[in-house]
Formats: sequence, structure tokens, C-alpha cells
Amino acid sequence: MTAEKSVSGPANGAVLSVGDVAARTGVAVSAIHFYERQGLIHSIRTQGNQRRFNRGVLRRIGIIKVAQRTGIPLNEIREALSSLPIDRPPSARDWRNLSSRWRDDLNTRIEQLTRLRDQLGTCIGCGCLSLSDCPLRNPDDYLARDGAGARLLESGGHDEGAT
Amino acid sequence: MTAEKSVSGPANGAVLSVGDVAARTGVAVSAIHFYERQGLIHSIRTQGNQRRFNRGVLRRIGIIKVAQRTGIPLNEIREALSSLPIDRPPSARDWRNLSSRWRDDLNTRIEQLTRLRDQLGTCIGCGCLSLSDCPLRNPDDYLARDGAGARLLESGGHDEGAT
DNA sequence: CTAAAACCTCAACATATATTCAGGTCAAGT
DNA sequence: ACTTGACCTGAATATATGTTGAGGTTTTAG
Repeated sequence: MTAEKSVSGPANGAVLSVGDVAARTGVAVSAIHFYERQGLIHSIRTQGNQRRFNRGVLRRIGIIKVAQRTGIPLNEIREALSSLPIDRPPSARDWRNLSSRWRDDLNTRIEQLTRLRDQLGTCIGCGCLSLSDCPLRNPDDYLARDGAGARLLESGGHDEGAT
Repeated sequence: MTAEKSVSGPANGAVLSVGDVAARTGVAVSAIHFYERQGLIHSIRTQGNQRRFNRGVLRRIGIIKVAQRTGIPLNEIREALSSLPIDRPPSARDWRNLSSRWRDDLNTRIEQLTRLRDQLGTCIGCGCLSLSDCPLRNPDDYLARDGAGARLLESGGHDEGAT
């Protein structure tokens, strides 16, 4: 079995099959395919058209899953990852640049949620909640976004890759 | 125009048309329809089959939008709203019960995000990020959710940091 | 009364993030 | 060589949260 062999070290040298990557990252094969289609990771193919990944992909997938936990959508993750060097392995500094962008993002979201929490009791309890009066209903307080559009992404990460 | 009239006070007495509700809540008519289909709000109909809402709906929609901002999905919001009395207007206590549930939720999520933030720099910067070693990759640390996807490897070797 | 604005339903589309399935190919152990 | 498990592609399905449009009805302002 490929998996068994690969966990202790792929025979093929330094490359990993999609199943190897799945086993080592805990990410489903279908998701790995998906990430590749989305341009988040890359592979080469064998003669028989099977994917082969180099080890760097394990790290990239690690980053992807962590970033998702912060609520960052895949297209932004792709963009961030695309800032990494192609010709050489990313340095510690490269990774730090990524993480600092995301930390700012996280901080902003933590602040928003904290403010929301602090006003929840007051505003729901007291009965203001009107669009014009209540701080909870005035999105300008939190975000520079409107109140009538589609907001798919606000929930960010309530539920992750389960099922 | 109906909107003009309704903002200053509907002629029909105490009931609101869907357009009135949209104008007062800042929520699109299509979303109001949607919420009604989902059982989050309710209306009666005129002879001509048009929706009429009583003013309580404004509050409910306020609650819905606020809860969404905390990351709560509609089905949970529906469930929470269904705990409100049908026969009488909700009391301050009723609302407080709702908000306290959600505050706990929010607190949990704030804590998760905070922990995530605090580890971002360290873990992304340092190169651990392995599924078995890194606190960022070990979901049990954060959530008691998600069982099926991620199986931890018992294959001792750590090989992700390289390249 | 008439025309415009608001409303109705139902279906399809849109987005993000994948999973599942069908039908077929590749690779490896015995 | 044969069988079996891993792999391939592409399409369909799934969930959550709505929006858009077509085709038709109701209400209201003048």
C-alpha cells in the first residue's frame, strides 16, 4: 500500500502522491484536488498522469488551514501565497510577512467581536436596536460596509471543513 | 409612494408592508421574503395576498442582523427566536436570555481567535506547523468540533520543516 | 378610470468550499 | 499476469445566504 510506505518515507525519493499528502496533512484528497484547481498549491505529473508534490506543499497546506481558521477566504490566501518565492524555499522572513498581514486582520476581527459582545446585553436588553439609534445596528461603527448587500463572509469560520 | 408614507407612519394602522419593513430595517425585500420562508419572521396576508407585518418584526430583524454579525447561522437564530413567546411581546428578560446565549458563543470565538493570533507569528515563523506538533494545527486545542476529517498521524517523524 | 409602483410566486443564478459519484487508468504485491 | 487499491477527470450534489428575473396581480395616486 502506498500510504504505509509513504508515511515512513516515499520510495520515489522526495516526492509525495496525493494520498501521501492527504495522510500527512489531514486534508481530504478531494480538497487537495480542489486547492490545486484553485491555484493554491501545485504539482507535477508522472508519466501516468498522477500528481506528485514536493514536500513544500505540506507547509503550504498547513498555512492554508491556519489562515482559514482566522476567517480568511481562499482567494486571499491564494494571493498571499503567491507572494512567496517560486525559485527558492520560503525563508522565515517570507512566512513572517504573511503572518503579520493576517494578524492585523485577526486583530480587527477580534476587536469587532469584542465590541459586539460588550453591546449585546445592553442593546438587546434595552430595546433600542433601531437602525438609526442603536450602535449594534449601525455598521459604520464596525465596518465601512453598507447594510443592504450580500454579506456572505462575515461569519468567517463558524464552521470549518467538517463533514 | 408607499415608502414615504410608511416611514412617517403607515396609513393602514399598525401593520407594515414588506416595503415598509425593508425601508425601516435596511434589509432587502428579497431577504425579508427569505427570512419568512425560513421561519424567522411571520406575516399575515391581505385579501390581495400581500404580506402585512406587525411592528414586532422590526425588532426581530434587528436581532437577526446582530446575531449574524456574531457569526451565528440562521438556523440557530431561528431556534433561538422560537423560544420567544408567541402570544405576547417579548419582555426584556426574554431578550436577555437570547443575548446571553449568544454572548457565550461570542466569548468562545473571541478566545479562539485570540489564541490563534498569539500563535500565528510564532508558529508560522518558526516552521513547526506540523499536524502532530504545532498547536495551530491541532484543532482539539481550540474546538471540540470536527471529528471526521483530520486524523493525526502516529508516524513520529517530523519532516515538514525542511526544504 | 388608468397607469405606475409595489407586490406576488417560483425558478434559476451566485458565491465559497468542498464532497461524492461514475466511468476509466495506473501501479504494486503475489 | 492478475487483482486490488490508489489515482484520474468531470459533473453533480451539498450548504448557507441570499439576489435576480419572468410573468402576473394589487394597490394607490392623480
